[in-house]
Amino acid sequence: MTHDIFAELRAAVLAALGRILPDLPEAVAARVEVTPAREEAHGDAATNAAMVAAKAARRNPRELAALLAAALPGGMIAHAEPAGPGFVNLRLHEAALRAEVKHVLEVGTGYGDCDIGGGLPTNVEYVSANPTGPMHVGHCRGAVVGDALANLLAKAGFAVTKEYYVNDAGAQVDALAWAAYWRYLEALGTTLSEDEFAARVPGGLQYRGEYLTAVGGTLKDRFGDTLAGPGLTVAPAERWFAAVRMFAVSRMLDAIRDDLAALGVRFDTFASERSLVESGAVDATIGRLEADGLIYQGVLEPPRGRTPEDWEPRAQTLFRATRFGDDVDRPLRKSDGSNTYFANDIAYHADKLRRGAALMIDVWGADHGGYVPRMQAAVAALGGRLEVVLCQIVHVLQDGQPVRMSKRAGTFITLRDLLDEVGRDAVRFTMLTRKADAQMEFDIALAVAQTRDNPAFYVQYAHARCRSVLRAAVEMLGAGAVAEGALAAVALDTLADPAELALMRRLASWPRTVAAAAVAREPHRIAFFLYDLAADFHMLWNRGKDDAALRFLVADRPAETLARLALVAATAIVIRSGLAVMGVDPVEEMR
RNA sequence: GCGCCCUUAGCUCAGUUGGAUAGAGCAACAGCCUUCUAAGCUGUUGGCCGCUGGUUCGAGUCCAGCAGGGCGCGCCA
Repeated sequence: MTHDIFAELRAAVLAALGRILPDLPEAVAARVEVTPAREEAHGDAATNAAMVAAKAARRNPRELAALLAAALPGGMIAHAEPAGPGFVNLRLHEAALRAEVKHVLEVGTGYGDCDIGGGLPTNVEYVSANPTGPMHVGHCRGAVVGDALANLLAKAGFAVTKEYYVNDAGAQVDALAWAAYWRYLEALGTTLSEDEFAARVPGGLQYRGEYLTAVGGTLKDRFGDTLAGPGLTVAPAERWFAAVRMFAVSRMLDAIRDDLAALGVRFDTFASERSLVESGAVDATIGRLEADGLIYQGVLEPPRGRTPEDWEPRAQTLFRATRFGDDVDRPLRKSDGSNTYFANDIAYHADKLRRGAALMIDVWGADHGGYVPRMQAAVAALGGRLEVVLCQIVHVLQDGQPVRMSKRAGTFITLRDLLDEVGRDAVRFTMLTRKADAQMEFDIALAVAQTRDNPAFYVQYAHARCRSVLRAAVEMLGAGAVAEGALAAVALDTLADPAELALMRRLASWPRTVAAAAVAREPHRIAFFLYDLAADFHMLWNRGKDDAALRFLVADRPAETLARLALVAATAIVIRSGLAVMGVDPVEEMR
């Protein structure tokens, strides 16, 4: 169900324009917009129609604007006037804004839903951290952005699946197996030193963090010393490797699932890289590309301008990514014959496509930016559609000082640390107060501050104030009168104060905000909208400090009180609706 | 060296996809409030939108070049 007064106004403008210019080209009509007025003096909304159509009409934009302004009033539009270089400013009947309040109360948090997605099956993949340890703050932004984006798209009518790609094949989880095996020998009381052990690990011992000691202990409990070699040394890999790897990966996945739950992220599906590989899907996908003539044996040029020290020309299995817009063709097999990560990733995206994803959106860290063109090329070759949202690095600050994050020094912050410190809702909100592709500073002190410059607090506080008023109203008028259904029926004619009208205008722009944010794949816009909405509400609240007659609850004026309660209830609904997109729980009161 | 992203008030950031006189918060300054609608309110100051050119009725927004910051750059995921 779509309801957006700006869309309705646009339809009215197009109709009026069509009466003036009957043969208006479609392409011109498509550029006509109706946007909220930036300034009070400009009315409630403005359209660029006259400027856009001027050329096709061979008329001066101002002249056309005057004709349009004369033709427009009617319906919601009380008044229209030409302005500036050819805008037409629209003033709505106040009743139209009040009707919007009533509508919010009738449909609840479904207000703002729309159908621009048209039910398109859409797979949003995010987090996808390697299952080699607990989540750290580096994963957090992608998790929040991906989750909010998925919620946003669902609200906008896309049929969304939230997916996590488990990289449980490849070198990283092999390294995890070795690290877990070390903790296992340690639990058994091996006499090997860590360095002696590390010397026997292909590629060196990684993942030395404490978090694997428990895994080592559990392996000992489960297997005794049967996985160890004589004298508690390293046994041949075929005796232990696969079992330890599988166990460690599953433990790490459990930890990640716990972290995700603590962050309030729940996936619909977890896709396993290993099971794709083992099912033969990777070879099948490569075979399919090969049949399409997109695979060949070839030698790549060295990267332009910077030849690595050990560069030597080598024949490789290459995918013709250049046919689909990439700069160079990309390798699918390593020199030892195994597949590259890219090859597996192609098969993974083919699998998503096979499962029905008409649109795939991957949320990645910015350090994978260079990988985007080849993945899009591969998906294009498979006949699919892939978009990638990149998230820039987050720098965590404590009181303005950077918190150093170094795995080696053991001072890296886990996601859990951050959640314990700041709280889930504040973390999620704060992560959405920047555009995803802009670098972000996350100030822990600010995120927990109870002041206006903390948007998370400011918005929650607005909601709590709404609820507080409604609780007080129940005392005064009884629960029946204050129910949303009852408030939807009250007369709203007394809502006419400039601050009340401003708040109503803001509420009415929620649907178009949702639609625009969804189209742009920019969930942070929801956070900014809520901040502005909260500001409008707090302003209205503060009016009551100066003038008791402007308070929400005025005992001897029941009609005005009920109308204001309707506005307050509608405000709370829209805040809740926005917070739901962000995955933040609204609070009933501040403590 | 090449590619991608970024550069907006002293600071942190928006900017409705090319529209009107570029906006918030913080900080600064000036007032107000001493309250229970707690965790302030109102106002003022502050701008070469990194720089230079281009596209057009119109550019913070699009294009080219330059400068600075970040990320990446054949068998790591």
